[in-house]
Amino acid sequence: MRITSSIEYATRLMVTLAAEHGKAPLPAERLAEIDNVPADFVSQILVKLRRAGLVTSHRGSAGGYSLSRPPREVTIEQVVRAVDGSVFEEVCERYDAGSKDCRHQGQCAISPVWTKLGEIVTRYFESVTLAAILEQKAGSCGAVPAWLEKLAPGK
Amino acid sequence: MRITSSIEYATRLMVTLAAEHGKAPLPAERLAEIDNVPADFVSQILVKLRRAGLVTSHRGSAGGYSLSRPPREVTIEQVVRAVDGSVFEEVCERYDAGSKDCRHQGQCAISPVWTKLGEIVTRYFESVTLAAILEQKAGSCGAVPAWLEKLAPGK
DNA sequence: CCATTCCTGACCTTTTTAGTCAAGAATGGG
DNA sequence: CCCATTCTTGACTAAAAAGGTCAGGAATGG
Repeated sequence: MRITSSIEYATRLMVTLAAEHGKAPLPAERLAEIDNVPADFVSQILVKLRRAGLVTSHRGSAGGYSLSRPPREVTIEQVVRAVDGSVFEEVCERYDAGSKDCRHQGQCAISPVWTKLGEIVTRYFESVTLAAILEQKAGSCGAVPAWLEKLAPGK
Repeated sequence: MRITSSIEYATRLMVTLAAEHGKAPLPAERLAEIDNVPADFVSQILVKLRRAGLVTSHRGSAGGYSLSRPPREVTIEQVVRAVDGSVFEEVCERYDAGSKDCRHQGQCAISPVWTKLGEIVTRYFESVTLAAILEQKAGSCGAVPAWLEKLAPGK
């Protein structure tokens, strides 16, 4: 399982924009420099973020991108969904869509495992805001959350 | 984020073998039929599971594969690791290995998010055994675990 | 001794990822 | 009103990963 470059880059961009929230908009090219992401790729990603309503663009000189909402109202879940379309795929659709011998219908034992994993990942992403990431030195992001500690290790 | 076919298929195979645990070994071709997985692909996956010590092979007629250990001692984490090498990639290595302008060194704000996500996924997989999947109708697998309920929704 | 079954590694095709590029359209400072 | 700046759109491409196939060989046990 992996984090794609789109997700990694989009998160960098959003964190940078969050740090600049309230100030002048940042041009895409400037963002590319700051976050060390290929310039043309940055534009592609920003388009997706804009279409998802997460950033606002301003054309002309002194234009650029800025956050549409304050950092504490933007979650990683929103960012991931904006660039990848969804947080976690529907496994059943992928492997057995419409087929009679679907292993995920009715008595299927495995399907709930993937479904629950998707919930867990989604909920975690929903719990992390850009503001929390910016404040991580205070421990609001880097620390393992209490609910995670409660999960008994397997075996 | 997605579950690869190797993971999905390997899990099917392991669950099927778990149901047959204690009985005669199942040939790869038979497993392919039961689980609706391409026969040649099944062999590839079984090799990985065997090298990881999760299944045992027996050659000759009446040979086949069987679980090396009882279903309650095998977790999804072990299965995923066997076929994919790891449960969750190291994001930092992927995008900034060794570079000076790594965004994940020192003051990096994002790295802990991916690290924690990896922990969450790994711990969940460790908490699900083949035995639990087989008993899912009794609710031991399909139900959302208590610790997940405690996570406050984002926003 | 031979049918059965596993073993190994190379090979191939398709899809996804990760970018690149070019032409155009809006904006606003001067 | 002009023009440099900046975003917008969509097509294009190269590389990697996923997903699957194949052939030849080596054990095993009936």
